[in-house]
Amino acid sequence: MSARTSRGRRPGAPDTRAEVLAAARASFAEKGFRGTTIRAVGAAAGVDPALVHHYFGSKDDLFLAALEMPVDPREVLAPVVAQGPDGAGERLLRTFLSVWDDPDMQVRLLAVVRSVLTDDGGTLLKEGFIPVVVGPVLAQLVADRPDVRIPLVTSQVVGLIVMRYVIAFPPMAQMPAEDLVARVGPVLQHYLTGDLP
Amino acid sequence: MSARTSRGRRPGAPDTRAEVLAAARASFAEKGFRGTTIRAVGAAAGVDPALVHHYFGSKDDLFLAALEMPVDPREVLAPVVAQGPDGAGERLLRTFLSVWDDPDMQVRLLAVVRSVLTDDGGTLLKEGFIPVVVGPVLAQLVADRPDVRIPLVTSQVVGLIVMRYVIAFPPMAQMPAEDLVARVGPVLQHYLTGDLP
DNA sequence: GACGTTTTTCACCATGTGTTGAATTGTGCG
DNA sequence: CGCACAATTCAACACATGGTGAAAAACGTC
Repeated sequence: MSARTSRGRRPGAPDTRAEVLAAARASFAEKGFRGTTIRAVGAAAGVDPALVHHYFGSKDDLFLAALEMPVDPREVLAPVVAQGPDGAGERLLRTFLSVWDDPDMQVRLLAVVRSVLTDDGGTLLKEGFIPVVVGPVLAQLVADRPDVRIPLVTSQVVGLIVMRYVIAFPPMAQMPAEDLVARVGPVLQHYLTGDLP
Repeated sequence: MSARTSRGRRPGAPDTRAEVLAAARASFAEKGFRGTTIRAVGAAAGVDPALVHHYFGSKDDLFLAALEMPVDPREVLAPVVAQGPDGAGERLLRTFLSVWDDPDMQVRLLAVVRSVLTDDGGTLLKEGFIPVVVGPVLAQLVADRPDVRIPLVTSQVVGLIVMRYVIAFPPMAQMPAEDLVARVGPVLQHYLTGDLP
């Protein structure tokens, strides 16, 4: 591209704010919170770092802005729960993948996952998100012993996320969603309602 | 403890080098590579940061030293492979957990996992470790279609690692290893040799 | 066309980082 | 003892980072 060096406002009506936000989302998704620098975000958007601060305040504020419009899992999973435990494994996985495979959602979710895995937001996950949000939803689908079945379901789903989206291991990342549903869904069903020692 | 401020060598024969290394391992395991600072390692060992550089060279060298004596998965998994595919799921998981549940191994493995998840060593995993090391081993246990079965096995195992060791989600972290073997082993067996669509 | 407002860059500051080189103190050996 | 060597700290450099305040350029409105 060209070197842009004039000082004040640019001609035309470019939505620079949106470009900065997009660059921030991409960087947070790829490098996590600590790995993202305001300077890099500015550079990616072709903009002075100070402009990033001008639009969004601190780096924390930028992170929050990048995460805007997160999914409410309880809302998304409501229909899955409503149809009862039969075939819940497949339905659960299908709606799950439909959210994660949406590119717009994916950058946001990846940003939070990467940062949580990286920056010791682990506490946030294990004391907040999983028991408060995921737990109650899954509890409605589980046959018994939720303290055994929920961790098992969660572990398989988390493994899927990491392999398919965080690492993007090609065979897993390119597997069609319906194939995954057919192959992993029964396992989730087994964890939810099958015979467990 | 007390503020240590004298300049030169300490009296006695303290194995400061080992203390520094232990502190480095702990920090790498908890915070990953980027999250670990040489100054923090020095402080944790009660030592000037320059001493860290004196013993181990650069930060990269320190990281390598902290990872010393890693497990060679091919070696550890050799007996599992040798006994053939029958019951391989359980055996695989059992040896796997025996390595990870060893505290000494755990810090080293956690260090590499955290850094890989964090610092875009993702490439290392998806283009090096998994296809070169894990792949060939699992390939010997798999019934057919390795490009389908290996990612599935890997995803369940990775999910276990993340939940049990990285996040340390309590119900998963405290589940006895043999319970896990009994509950997840059959799923791995299914991924290895069962009927898959 | 004049003027206030918004957008954008520039020039800094304070802080934290990895790293280096010299200086100081103890240990062990002749 | 004297002397080489190892262990340890201090002071500093060069750089990157998050953040701030002022100045310049375009826009919108009267």
